[in-house]
Amino acid sequence: MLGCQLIKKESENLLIKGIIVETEAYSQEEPSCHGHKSRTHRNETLFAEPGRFYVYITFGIHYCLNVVTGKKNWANGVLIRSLAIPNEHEKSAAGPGLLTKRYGLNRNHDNLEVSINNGLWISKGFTTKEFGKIIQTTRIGITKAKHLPWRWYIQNSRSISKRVKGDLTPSLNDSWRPSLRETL
DNA sequence: CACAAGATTCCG
DNA sequence: GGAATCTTGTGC
Repeated sequence: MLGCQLIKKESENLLIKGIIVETEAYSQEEPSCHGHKSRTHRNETLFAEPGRFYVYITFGIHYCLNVVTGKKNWANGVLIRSLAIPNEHEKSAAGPGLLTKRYGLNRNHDNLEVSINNGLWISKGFTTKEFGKIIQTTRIGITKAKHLPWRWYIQNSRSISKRVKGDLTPSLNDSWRPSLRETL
């Protein structure tokens, strides 16, 4: 998903478009995943078929956006941690709680299918080569399974919002599709 | 039932 | 470093 765009249709004339520059993966077999221990009202969407948004509240205050990537009944998700929005301040969506605030996302968007028909989708449009190297590290802000190197981000992504000139015009035929994780 | 902890952010 | 504030897990 790195280098792809998260797009939300705000109105007939307004799209919010940001380039995904930081992600983390979570999976049921490791203890930092919400679906590791139990299946509850909060995390139910993580167990749905892949290709839906999973939105949850963290610390009672902030919303975090994930894309469900595992097969049905197996909790796998990718947390979108940071976006670069062209022509906006570099910090406008630089954090999982900040990007949902910028996009106006909340629990009403939980369980929504990733689709242009729902006004919230992911489109290709850039290759990461245009931006920089992809760096892989351990995940941030967790206390369990800290050793797993399941965080990826685009190096020097802070400057992308300035480097990308003009409007992002994604092709509707070029939408991102989740790939089913068959193993585990 | 009473806590504690959490995939965060902001302020000092 | 601490607070804000909701959901879930644990323990008595």
